[in-house]
Amino acid sequence: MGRAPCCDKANVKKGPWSPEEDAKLKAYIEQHGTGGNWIALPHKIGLKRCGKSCRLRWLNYLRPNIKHGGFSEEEDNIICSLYISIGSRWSIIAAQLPGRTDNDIKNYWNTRLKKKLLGKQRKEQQARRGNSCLKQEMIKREIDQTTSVVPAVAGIDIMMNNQTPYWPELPFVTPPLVSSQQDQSSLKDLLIKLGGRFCDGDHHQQSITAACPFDASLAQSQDDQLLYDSNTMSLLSIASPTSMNISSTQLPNTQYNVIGAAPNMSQGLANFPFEQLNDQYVAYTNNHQQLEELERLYVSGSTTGNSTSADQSSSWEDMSSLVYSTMVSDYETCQQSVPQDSTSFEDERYFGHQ
DNA sequence: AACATCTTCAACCGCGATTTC
DNA sequence: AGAAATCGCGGTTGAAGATGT
Repeated sequence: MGRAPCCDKANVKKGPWSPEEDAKLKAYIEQHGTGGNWIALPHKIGLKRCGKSCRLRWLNYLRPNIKHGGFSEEEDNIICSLYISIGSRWSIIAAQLPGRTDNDIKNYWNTRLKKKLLGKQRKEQQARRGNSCLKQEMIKREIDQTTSVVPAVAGIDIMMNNQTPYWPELPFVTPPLVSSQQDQSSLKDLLIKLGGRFCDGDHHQQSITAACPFDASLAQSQDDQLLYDSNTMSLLSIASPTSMNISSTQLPNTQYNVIGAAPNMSQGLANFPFEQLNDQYVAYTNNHQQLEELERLYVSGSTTGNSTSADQSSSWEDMSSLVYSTMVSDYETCQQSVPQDSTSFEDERYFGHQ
């Protein structure tokens, strides 16, 4: 036995709403509110509609200050970043975009943003076709050829100074494991803090405090923050005196960004040297052992997550590989662009923790 | 102009969570 | 405590419009 239907399907109108129905519903709610009972509402105002349908119509269309279409680049970035970090939690994503509804964002993602992203990836792949090296090996080789400080491949995105990154410059992450109500509310609490805490993308020196955004245990402190960096389009960090603090800094020629971490990674990262530079923390290592450890942490951390649903995991695989290729691509770009005689990586201060 | 195919998005559906009785 | 009612969410559908042939 399934659950009882919420309304009498036979006597309920379906399909597009007429202007008259809209007017009735709008007028009633504006005057009386919803009364806390959507199921009873259509009967009160003489609408032959299901209560759920009324609710949806109000929330997605009639409610004041709703925006439709015309998504800005910044909104694109936010949606994209949040999707990669938290998955298809459209209501949470919508909460970060005033005037947008979860339905709108979901539609926008499914019909445009996703394609835009996949199109980027395809171009990337074509550009790299013919290259026989495995991605990881390629990174390592490049690293081996570099005598300078090695950007911590694990979770650190690299991009050239003054080069506008195409989005998403995002962490290679797995979906958050939100299995319990507590986790969910914790995640929500964190996300709520997102609003208004975006970094100013124009700042050359900007702090991105990063930790694993999905490790709820790291987010217990009241001082924890979530940040979105509109410049790098990377996001979602937790920062508190009790959490591990990692930040980004902009070195001459190259900007290193710590952009989040895979589950269980943050604690591992805490073992790696971070140097405070003004108000920034710079993560670095030129120790191959440490580098391998970072890579191992990163790879294992980002592949051991227990996906909560099969359908979600497949889309996450897509997105993860996408982000991964972006990272590789950025790294390659960086390696090609940085002059060989550049001393920026070799600056003594970046070698302090051998 | 006519038809086929693709894209968009409003609306529906089912299900888990929460609240009420 | 447990069943029923309701809410809220995310996935899916299908009509309508846009675009291609």
